[in-house]
Amino acid sequence: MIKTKDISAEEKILNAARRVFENKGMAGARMQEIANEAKINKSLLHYYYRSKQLLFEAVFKTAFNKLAPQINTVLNSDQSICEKIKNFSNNYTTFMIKHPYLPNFILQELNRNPEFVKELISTKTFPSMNNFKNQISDAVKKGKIRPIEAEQLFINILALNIFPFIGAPLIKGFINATDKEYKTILERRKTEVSDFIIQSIKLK
Amino acid sequence: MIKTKDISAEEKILNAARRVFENKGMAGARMQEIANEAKINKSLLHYYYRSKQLLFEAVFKTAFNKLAPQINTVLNSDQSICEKIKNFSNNYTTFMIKHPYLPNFILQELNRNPEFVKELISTKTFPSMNNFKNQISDAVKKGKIRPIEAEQLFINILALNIFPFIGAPLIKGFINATDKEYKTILERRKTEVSDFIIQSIKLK
DNA sequence: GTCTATAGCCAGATAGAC
DNA sequence: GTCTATCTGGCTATAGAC
Repeated sequence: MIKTKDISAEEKILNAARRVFENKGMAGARMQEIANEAKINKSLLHYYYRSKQLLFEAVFKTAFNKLAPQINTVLNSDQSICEKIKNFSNNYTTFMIKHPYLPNFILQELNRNPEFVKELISTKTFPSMNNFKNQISDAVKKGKIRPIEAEQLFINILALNIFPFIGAPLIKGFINATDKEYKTILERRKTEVSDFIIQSIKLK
Repeated sequence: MIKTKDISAEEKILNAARRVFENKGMAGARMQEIANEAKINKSLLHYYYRSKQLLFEAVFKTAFNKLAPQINTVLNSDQSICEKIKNFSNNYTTFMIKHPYLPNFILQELNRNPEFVKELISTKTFPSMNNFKNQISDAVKKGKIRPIEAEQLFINILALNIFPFIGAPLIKGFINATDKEYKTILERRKTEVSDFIIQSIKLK
């Protein structure tokens, strides 16, 4: 029998840990800061999660599992190319405006520890590129879109959607935008990104 | 009078520090590891750079000053839009294939410490968006390209060029590419990226 | 389950010989 | 300028009372 208070404590920790790890990364985060953020005693972190490493992994996997399914939809759903691009761009940007540190956190830790990807891929049923590849080459053959490699298109879709969040500080500096102005720019990207891609791949 | 050996030691440290900081970040890097990498005694790091923080800043500014001028060219040179896109994409990708950890390092640290951007901007003569904005709105008015906001186009150019390096581990996982295959994909992006952008903004 | 106190370690920084 | 030895503080983790 699990008491409600236990669940609450565990969730408080996980949420606090998420906020701190997203900001500071694994190496920069401090267990004391997570405890403060969760408003609980530091030793409870160890009681519930044993070690910083395990707490981190719990946070990381949760974060990754929010990101990956959206990408999988692009690769493996039975939507048309156009629908995929529109839906993904809209959904992803909407989601990321609410969680702007997520992409940076995930990519940061994947870069530090690239072997981690394999682990994540092996646990989940990770779809191959095959469906998407066939869909693109079919569309090219049938003259629906201009010739383009599926991999390059896939990278472009990810880049245009994800980069505005990872690169926010840099972009803000260059275009000299306030946080509020940048937010507006991001809002417009919900449709801007898919327009940009579709304009590029459609036949003239 | 500076001995050649002094210069060599300082440079050895700076290069070693760059490699370690790029991989581990400020928080994850260890002075001992930098010393090992430079094959010098740990206390010499402090002799030359006083503290980890100062050594880090030296590395960071050097890195940023390699990245920023290329972006400035997009904003402020007198090339045509098309030339800018082609040159930047080609030059940037060529450069980054040689320094693949640079973008991740810079964006990581900017996200950890966003105020740092202002400092960097104030030291350098940072061009405003004005030139680029005028160039784009002129081209739109004259019917040379389809209507698009300069800020959105600028973000798209950066995203398509920079993301493939930051997101490499993630992309490799999804498209199931080996390091060698991914390198080939990146090579093709030297021209693929500019084609993609130009196809999108040109009039039908 | 929750707290205090502390063990044990490790990293940045410095003192001081050479 | 370069080395060894060491100080100092901070961090993860645990022991143990309640």
